[in-house]
Amino acid sequence: MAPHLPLIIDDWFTARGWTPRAHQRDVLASYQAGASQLLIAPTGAGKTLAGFLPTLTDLVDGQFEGLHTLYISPLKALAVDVQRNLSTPIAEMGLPIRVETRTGDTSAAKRARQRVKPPQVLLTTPEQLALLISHPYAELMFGTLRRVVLDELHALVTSKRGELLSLGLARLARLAPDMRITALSATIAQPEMLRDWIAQPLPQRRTDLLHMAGGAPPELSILQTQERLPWAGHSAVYAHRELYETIQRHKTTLLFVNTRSQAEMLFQGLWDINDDMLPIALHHGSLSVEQRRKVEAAMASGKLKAVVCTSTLDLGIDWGDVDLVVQVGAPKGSSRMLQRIGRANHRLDDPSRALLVPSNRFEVLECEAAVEAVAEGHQDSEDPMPGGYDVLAQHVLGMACAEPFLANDLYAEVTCAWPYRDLTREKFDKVLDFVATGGYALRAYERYARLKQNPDGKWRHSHPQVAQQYRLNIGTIIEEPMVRVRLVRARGQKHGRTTGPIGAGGRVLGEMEEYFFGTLSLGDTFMFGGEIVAFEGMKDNEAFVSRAFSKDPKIPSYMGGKFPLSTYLAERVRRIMDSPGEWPKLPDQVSDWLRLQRDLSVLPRRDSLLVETFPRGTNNFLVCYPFEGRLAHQTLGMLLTRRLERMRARPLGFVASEYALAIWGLGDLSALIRTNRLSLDELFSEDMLGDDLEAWLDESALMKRTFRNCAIIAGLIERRHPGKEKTGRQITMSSDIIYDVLYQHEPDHILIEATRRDAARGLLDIERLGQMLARIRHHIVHKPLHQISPLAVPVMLDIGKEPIFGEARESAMSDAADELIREALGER
DNA sequence: GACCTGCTGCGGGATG
Repeated sequence: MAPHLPLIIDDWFTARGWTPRAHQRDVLASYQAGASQLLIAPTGAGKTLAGFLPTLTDLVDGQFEGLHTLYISPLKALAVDVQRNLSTPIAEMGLPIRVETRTGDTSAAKRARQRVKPPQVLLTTPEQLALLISHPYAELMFGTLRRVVLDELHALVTSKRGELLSLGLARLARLAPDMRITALSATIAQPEMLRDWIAQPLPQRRTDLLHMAGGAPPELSILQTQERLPWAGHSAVYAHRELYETIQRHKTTLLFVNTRSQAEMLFQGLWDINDDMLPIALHHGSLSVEQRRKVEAAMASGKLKAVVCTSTLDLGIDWGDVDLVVQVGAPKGSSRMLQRIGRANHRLDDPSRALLVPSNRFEVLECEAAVEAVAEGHQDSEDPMPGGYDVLAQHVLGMACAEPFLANDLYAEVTCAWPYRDLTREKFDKVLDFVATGGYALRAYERYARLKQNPDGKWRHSHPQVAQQYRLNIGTIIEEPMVRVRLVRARGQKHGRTTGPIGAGGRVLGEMEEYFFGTLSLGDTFMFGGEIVAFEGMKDNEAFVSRAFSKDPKIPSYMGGKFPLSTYLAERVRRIMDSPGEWPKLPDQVSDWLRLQRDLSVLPRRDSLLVETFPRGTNNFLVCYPFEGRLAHQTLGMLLTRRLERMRARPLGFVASEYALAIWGLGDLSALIRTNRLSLDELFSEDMLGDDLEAWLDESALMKRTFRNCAIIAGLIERRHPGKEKTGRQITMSSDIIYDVLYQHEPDHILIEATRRDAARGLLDIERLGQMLARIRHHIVHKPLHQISPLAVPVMLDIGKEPIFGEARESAMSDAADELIREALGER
């Protein structure tokens, strides 16, 4: 069915020599037929207009009073950008439509005005939606709502922010039964699942899945280096010169790296050889907002030749002129890679160009796998998960702030949210009880009693202050404790000792994890914001640094998240290794290495697990190659060492990499296995995920760390209190105490349950480990060796860099790579 | 001496 396009809009297109694009017409037609839509489209490409064409069409006659369209984006900056993009056509068509943004940056006065007299179009964030619906006026404000536009939805639904959003939408659907959703998403693995996510809360559930026809396929290549490829490490220093030359040859290059430290190192490395003084900039999440805005503005106006960045620039405002995207280090997954490639060249019919730069030999395989996956258009994005109880608790409290509710009604409402569609009444009641009283173990404390029941059975908040606290602490994003970093003048030096006070004030360079400064002594130098600075001291929530000219700075070790290697890429890497016919396309340095492995040991096969054992020095090593990512390997290492201890194999420690796991100890593992005193099938049996895992979790600090997040989200612990900001340390202390109480007296508390789930999912990768153990059951290939194998070299190099668990710490293990290689070749 | 890993996002409002 052809959509109806009002004359004034049609004329506007014509005046520009445009016609609405197919996907823009599709969205409008679907909306006019009474449906909701999920539009899958790459970034740019007139997506904003597609999302808002139905709104412009509805509002063209200026008759509509009140809020018509609510737009929700994961980024504040995107809301501002959309406002700018919308205001142009609206002004040019002379339409009487008010478009406003509302974020944490919006003044209190403007927010108050928006409540009384909302604009027809409000652009905002998921957190603001939660705030808006927690007010009694929500019913009035959203009663008129017709449309919700969800932008970059793929980026929200896999996190707790998405869970919070889903609950907000369930409430909106009740307040505005006529509302329909238009969601915009990048390409993802399971579009149907995302469509269901959207349709679930809507009374009118019909939701059309629309695809925008893709432009030219992207062109990917892997850097063919003339240099020697490192065996291990992630800094890609070898490629700096070649990268610099690549930047010179292109108009504008966007260089993605996986960590902030890598960004600092790469930026510094490029700057060191920047003889032509090319304008190259740096962009990552620790740098100050002003600094980042400056870089973004320079980029938008075409003043930069290159930007080195982390995933800060994965989403957001489009720049037209990027003609090359570089990924330095492992690409990790094809969907992530595709998203990044999409940041280059937004002219639809030109191919985006990307260059992958592996930082070590193993990563060559991963890059190769990514190139093939992208060529086939394969998606390996994460799927949305069942919702967490901590997020639900936050929402329940918010709803009590809006108006008193009956448990039955709210239960019916929240199960309309896709992540909570299978929530049992029993769990809901437990969450409600937790919000009302704190649960059995905390019932005695009045401060945890946040709800009261009216005589008519309705729940309401126990005190107006509860609502204030709730609104101050809204949201699901928890940060590590951070400190501000200020640049000051160096203190005076006298007789080699620093004297005098720290200079006051100073420019804010950015923020860093408080934790990092615990590892520094005064005078230590490190890289930050593209400069080498010296640590001058700390005061309150600020760290002071001065400019330094050290040759040998430390690299900040941030406490960031981890990108897991996708299962899909891992599978492809295994396949490449297992297919010598494909090796010729690999660089010689890599194929030679695999050939050596084949000759001196065996190659890991696709459907089995290779376990090598060999002696080295006074220790015996067991190295296996599951290719399941660092997290799963770390968990496996933890569990295997416990088992080996019980089997009296005397393990001392282990180290995990993205591809392999190495365990060492005093017992002669080869002999133990040969004489059947140690069974590998038993060692790797799946039941380790039962009692062993429980026992380990019980004594792990990891649970406490995870609990902290859940407790904050559930509102048990306040981040912010009217008038004062709590420090990270205070929060951690009180969260530890509560955890101990609950763990002892109420181990099935809803928050402990939430914590277990989060730990299993985010930090331990239990599911993936379980799948691997099932896959390799009775498919373990044991290869006893007399010395280290070529494939084991990279993971063995990691030993000594990481804190080692176990009784002893190897010092003899810090040998250089070449020595290990010579050993592997039997030259020693 | 080094070939030094671990991302991002948001956030009251009533009162004087």
